[in-house]
Amino acid sequence: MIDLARHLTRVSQRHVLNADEIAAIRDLPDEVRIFPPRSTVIREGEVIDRSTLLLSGFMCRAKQLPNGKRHMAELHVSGDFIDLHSYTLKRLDHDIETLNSCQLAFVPHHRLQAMFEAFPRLARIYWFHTSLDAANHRHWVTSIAQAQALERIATLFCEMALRLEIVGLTREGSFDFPLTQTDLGDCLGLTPVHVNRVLKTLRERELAVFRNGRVDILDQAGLRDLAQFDPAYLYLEPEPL
Amino acid sequence: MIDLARHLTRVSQRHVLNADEIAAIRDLPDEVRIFPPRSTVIREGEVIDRSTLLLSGFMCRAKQLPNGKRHMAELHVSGDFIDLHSYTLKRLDHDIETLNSCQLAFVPHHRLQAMFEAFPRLARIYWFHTSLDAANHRHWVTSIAQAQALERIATLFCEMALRLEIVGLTREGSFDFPLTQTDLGDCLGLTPVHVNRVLKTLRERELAVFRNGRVDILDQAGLRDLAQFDPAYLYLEPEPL
DNA sequence: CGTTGCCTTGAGGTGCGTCAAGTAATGTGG
DNA sequence: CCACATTACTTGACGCACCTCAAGGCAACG
Repeated sequence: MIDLARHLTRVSQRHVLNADEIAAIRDLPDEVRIFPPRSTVIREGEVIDRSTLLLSGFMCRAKQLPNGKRHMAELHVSGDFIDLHSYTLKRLDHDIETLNSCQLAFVPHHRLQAMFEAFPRLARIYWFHTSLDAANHRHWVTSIAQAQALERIATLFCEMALRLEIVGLTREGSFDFPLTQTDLGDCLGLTPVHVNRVLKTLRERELAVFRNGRVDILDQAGLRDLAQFDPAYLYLEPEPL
Repeated sequence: MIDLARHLTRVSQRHVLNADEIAAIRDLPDEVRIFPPRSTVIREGEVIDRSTLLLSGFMCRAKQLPNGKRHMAELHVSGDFIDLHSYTLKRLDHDIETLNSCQLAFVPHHRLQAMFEAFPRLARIYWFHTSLDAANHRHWVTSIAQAQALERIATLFCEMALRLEIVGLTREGSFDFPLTQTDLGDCLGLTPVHVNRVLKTLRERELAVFRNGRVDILDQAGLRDLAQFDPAYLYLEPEPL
């Protein structure tokens, strides 16, 4: 039995699902595979006919730039449908990579289509989830354009803590976060050197510690205050109406 | 008769529509209104039950920041469905504002839902269009994180020229672009002062001139080269398969 | 004809990048 | 068990892209 518990928890955060819908979702995957750390699961541009559900591990959407630089447009945690947008886009504008060892479930697009026709409400629900991506991107483009490094890193820690808490992957403000300082820089548009200095500041202010692929939030209120963190862009509240 | 020609042109760029689908789309709007320049059509956070089609004019999605700064996450041109994502998100994480005088058509969400049930393919097609938003955001978060000001402004001019050409709003590399230099800065994460200097450079290099709410591209090849412009993120090709 | 909005330019400051060197932890093979 | 890579982290010195502050120009407008 494929363990979709985290995915279902995540979806249920906003939309209450009935038994038939849950059964339909459980039937989606046709294959489960483990990928090693730092592997590229999907390459930019290739036309694909299935989407990928992240059962466990951390992944990212990475853009490779012509000048050799690299940018991570989004991070993904257990339970995320990491490339549902390939259902409509057919090809991706970015790579999909693992950060640590990841368990992935693959869902053929034709099964999605069949499910959406049988359960039109699920189509709206999954459409919502791709809209969430866009909302997340909007948040980050704004943050990177307008906020400075300290605030950005603090914001990222706040966001990840919240997202991981939903799927039960935090403990007392601490969570695994298998990134290097270079990765953090690639997420936030900073050099590893500067990331290092900012992390030192966060440590000295006793707000958060990032070490050995793990984040310990020491002062959540202080960190949120520094980040001016408002989780509205994550749309965690139940659907209105 | 409401003029959806530009919208239909835009949709047809990727998906060929049949007569029934076109008729269904034409039936969507229940109201058309003109909004003056610099007006806020939708405010962040309000729960809404209709979406907005931009018939003519320029609009933007603007985020107001707690510190008084402002960021435009996306620009919209004639023919764009500017807040289709409110169909799934119910509230927006940003304001929707006009830049110049705009003609808008409003589409109640219940009509969208009825159309999507009658024409499931149209659901996928419009889902695609919200996925496009996300792809656009990914492009810009990467650009702002990794590229410098000159390159970013050049990229924006390239993107707008392409998007406006599709709906017939360019003439020989020139197009209306009713933004101030401050607006450009709000799009790209730059101060008006620096935008001004970069525009001067573009002028001096005889690549592009931005003046009086109008862009004249003098050397498209040179501008694209400077911007390292690759339009893949706009998904302008016809749908694969 | 003063006000207002936008553009322009200069002078000086700063957040972050670049370059460079060194440390620590882990792994590899002889 | 020890040389030697390799990878990630750390810190210092210095430079640059962009910001801030400030002043002035110009056109539109009541």
